[in-house]
Amino acid sequence: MNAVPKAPEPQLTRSVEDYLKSVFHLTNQGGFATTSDIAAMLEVAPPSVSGMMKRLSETGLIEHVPYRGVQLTPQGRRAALQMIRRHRILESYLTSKLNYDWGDVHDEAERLEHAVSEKLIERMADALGEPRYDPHGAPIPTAAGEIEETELATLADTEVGASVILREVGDEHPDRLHYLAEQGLTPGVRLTVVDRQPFNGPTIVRLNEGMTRVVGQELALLLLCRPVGSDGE
Amino acid sequence: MNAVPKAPEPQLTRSVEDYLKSVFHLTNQGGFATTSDIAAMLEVAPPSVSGMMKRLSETGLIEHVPYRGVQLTPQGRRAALQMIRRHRILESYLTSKLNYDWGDVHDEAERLEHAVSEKLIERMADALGEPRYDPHGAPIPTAAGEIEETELATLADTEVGASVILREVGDEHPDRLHYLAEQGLTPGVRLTVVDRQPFNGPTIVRLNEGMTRVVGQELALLLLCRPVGSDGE
DNA sequence: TTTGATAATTAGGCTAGCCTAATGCCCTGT
DNA sequence: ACAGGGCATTAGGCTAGCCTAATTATCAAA
Repeated sequence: MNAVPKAPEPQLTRSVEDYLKSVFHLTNQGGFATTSDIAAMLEVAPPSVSGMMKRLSETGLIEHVPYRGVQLTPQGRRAALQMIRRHRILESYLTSKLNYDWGDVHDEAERLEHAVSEKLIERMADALGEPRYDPHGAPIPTAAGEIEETELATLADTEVGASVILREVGDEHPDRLHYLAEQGLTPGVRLTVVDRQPFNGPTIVRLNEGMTRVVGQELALLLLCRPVGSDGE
Repeated sequence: MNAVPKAPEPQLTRSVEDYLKSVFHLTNQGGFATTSDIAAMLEVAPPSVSGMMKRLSETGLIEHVPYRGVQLTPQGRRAALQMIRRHRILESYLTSKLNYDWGDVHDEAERLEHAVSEKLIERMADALGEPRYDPHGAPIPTAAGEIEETELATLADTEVGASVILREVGDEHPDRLHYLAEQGLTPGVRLTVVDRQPFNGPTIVRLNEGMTRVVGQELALLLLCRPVGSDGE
């Protein structure tokens, strides 16, 4: 008689949401997320991960291959992308509307993403004009659960002489982000690689405006770039 | 050598925050909050309350008189007022800036209040111009932890013939709030009590604009009013 | 003053998540 | 082919919060 009211969608705990996000990020390049990588990312002990993986595969959110690792099921992926959308919309909203610094949004979003309703996220997205990238340049999944996948190279992998656009900063540590902003290294900026020191030494780049920056290996690995001319948005 | 770094202020759990808020609301008229009132308000079983009261008095947030009830210590009161400030600022922000209906803000704020930082609340308060009342007319505690205490009478207690200003709606149920808004019964409106039916019957009021409303006892108890002329803000 | 209703507490158990210690699996290097 | 190292898992324990059932305190009414 009655239409079946969709799937119940079981209402996840904060902890489960965090595990799913971790698995998503760790499997983004394909393959399995390992117990110890998840443990490191969430700062818990490995047995906690084993235990949670067991529960999550029982509820069908992940596929667990013992001693190999885990992958998200379609359902788990949907949940993870929803959390990532929440996180990135929140970051965008905080920077645009409440004057947050891009280094400070991550922690706030990390707590809020577990508490906001779908409705609130969509209101925020709407108020922002449905942004496609967060303040760090990361793509925001759509409400339907699609996410743009682009191949980006790190600045550390960019060859000397190449010109690139800095598209995304793959880091969330306030200190590093503050430093990068001071240096003018924010998404959208155009960079030309002038030189690189040997033995994983720093990369020397020239910005748009002609200024020069010396970027150490550690930071250069966080700066994700696209060659100039391979079309931007 | 080093200055003592203030009190550690122990970082409360969600649950503790909820208990403190309940105790605050239940002791607002003075006196003790009883175990069963707290249990009813939080929808938990009484023994859960007894257990929590024990923990809270050990951490110095409440004063527990066995078989009598509890009261907040100054520290507990501070924490409770902080939560209430968060809640009411959130409600205000959601209605003003994100187009939320006043009936829908409560549930959203109830979840967010446990996740927001002090900083975010102050940014929101600032963006709103430091509002003094939330969308239901309830006073917002200051960041310093002061709250306005005003004597308000319910509409049900207002005598026939009196003119009053509706100051606050003491309810958070979406349905009732939606209904009241439809009827034009929102904070700030001026009402004249035209008549009241006997035996706790409805109160008949005339609004500003001359329209008449019949308000049942249950709702009339939620409408908190101040006599006209006893100065408003 | 005793009694009984009502409310509060204690006793005892459960789950989710975390931990450490002990054990088990897998794979690489000899 | 197998020995070890390293990672994963199991075993067992802890805490916060919740529950129900059993017990105890309080207070008002007979």
